[in-house]
Amino acid sequence: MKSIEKAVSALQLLVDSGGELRVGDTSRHLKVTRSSASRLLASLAGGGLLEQDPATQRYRAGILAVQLAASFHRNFDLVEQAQKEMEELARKTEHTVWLGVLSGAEVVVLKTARGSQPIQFTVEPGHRLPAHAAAMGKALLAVKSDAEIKNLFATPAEPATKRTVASVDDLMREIAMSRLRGYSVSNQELFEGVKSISVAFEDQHKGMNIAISVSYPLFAFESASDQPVVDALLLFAHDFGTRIGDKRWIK
Amino acid sequence: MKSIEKAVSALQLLVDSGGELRVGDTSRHLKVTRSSASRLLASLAGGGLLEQDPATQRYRAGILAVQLAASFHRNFDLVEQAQKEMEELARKTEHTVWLGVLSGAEVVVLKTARGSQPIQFTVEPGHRLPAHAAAMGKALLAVKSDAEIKNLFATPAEPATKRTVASVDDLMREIAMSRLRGYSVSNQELFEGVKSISVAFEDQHKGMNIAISVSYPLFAFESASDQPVVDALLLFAHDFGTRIGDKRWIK
DNA sequence: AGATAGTGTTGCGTATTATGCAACATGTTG
DNA sequence: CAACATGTTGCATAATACGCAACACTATCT
Repeated sequence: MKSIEKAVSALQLLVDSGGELRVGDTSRHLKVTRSSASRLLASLAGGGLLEQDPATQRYRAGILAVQLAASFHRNFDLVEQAQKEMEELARKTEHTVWLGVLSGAEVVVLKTARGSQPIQFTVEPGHRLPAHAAAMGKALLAVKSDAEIKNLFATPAEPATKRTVASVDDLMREIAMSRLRGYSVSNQELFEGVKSISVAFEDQHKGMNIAISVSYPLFAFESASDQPVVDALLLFAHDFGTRIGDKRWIK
Repeated sequence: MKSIEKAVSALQLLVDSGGELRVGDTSRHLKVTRSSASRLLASLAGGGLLEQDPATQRYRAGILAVQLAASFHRNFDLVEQAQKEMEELARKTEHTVWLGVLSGAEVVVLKTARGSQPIQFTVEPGHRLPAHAAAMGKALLAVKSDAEIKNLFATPAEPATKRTVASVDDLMREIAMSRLRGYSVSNQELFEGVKSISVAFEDQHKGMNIAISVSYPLFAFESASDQPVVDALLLFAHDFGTRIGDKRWIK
């Protein structure tokens, strides 16, 4: 179904380009003529999935997209259920807590809960981060088989900082370590000065995985250890995992 | 672009059927064979716009839908700006305040702010309501021309309660009255015992309209008047309308 | 167990349709 | 005002989406 794959690819491009799409860019990205891109976007807009700004002629997401996302959250109750406990965890650790899922080789943010620290790492729902550099990404990858991971990173991703894992082998070692520990770590691999730890959960009923991550600026612990944050996250994982019936967390 | 229109139609069906889609239902709705429907949905899922439940084989909204919706809200800054003031209005009136847009002959809920009353009207983002029966619908329709409205309701919609406007002429009269008042009213036209009032705002730059509505159970005012709520809404409209540069509210 | 019916997913030939090419319309820039 | 960039249509052709089967699988009967 080629034309639909192109349409979805255009939607992906819309997300990548920050929410606005021009016919010309779309045509270049899809390698079709402007006429085809124009008709493609017009069709998507006709059904309300996109809408065209009358002033700039650019295309944006439409109301149908909002409704689709609403039905996603309605079904995906893990996300809703996690909400309250995330806020509790953010209060306890004083740092930013966020929830996401894996989409290809990237992590997509679905929910956030802000801590009380004056300076904190911020992410917003809808943001995407490279999985190999984020603690959450490693936690979610650790659920998958080695073969699947190697397949995902067949084309090497570019490092975000100096500390980002450079090779697939390094990534595999990191993930193996995450499996042993039960949680994964990203020490300034995505942003300088920011450390994150994360745990993943499995919804065997729906066959989906989510992860929770706590992120904090390193200088918050220059003198002390961050062990209290790790402990709080592990307690959270035990409670939440038990409640949703995730075997790996029931002890 | 027939096949894309079909795809969008399938997505619309997904929203209408509460978030889950089966191949068979899709094929009936689109009047194609199951094979075509199967390939269609598989293509949408391939790009992440949908995803297939491995247990039931049914299709649900995917992560890309969430990202699209996030970009929608990011662009549509009116929605973001209204958020805080809606909460203030909900606190002041003690009733449910919600924000929505017009989509065809329906109203789509985008944001809600709950009041403090123990019993209150509840709507959730993503929900859709018939425009002709909701105060918000009338407020949004009042911005349009009579010709557009008549065109939208060429095929008469079915009434939700005994008090719902029965004919297009009645609706036009109601809308004319809304234009005079500056706000619109739905007195048990959508739900028995629930009254709503609403005001619309125009974003001339983006060419989109939003509306804010306050909804409350009638018995909350069985002895007294609901004038305080109307006044609070009008004050809100003046403040917010002035701030976003809506000519109709600058006095 | 076996039979029956319902479901979702492939292979294949044909008919539908999506595409590129052009021309046109409409801003935008120098 | 020319020159350019961008988005939208008409038309002939090449691409592909479609229906028809057949198959795999599950659930529900007798």
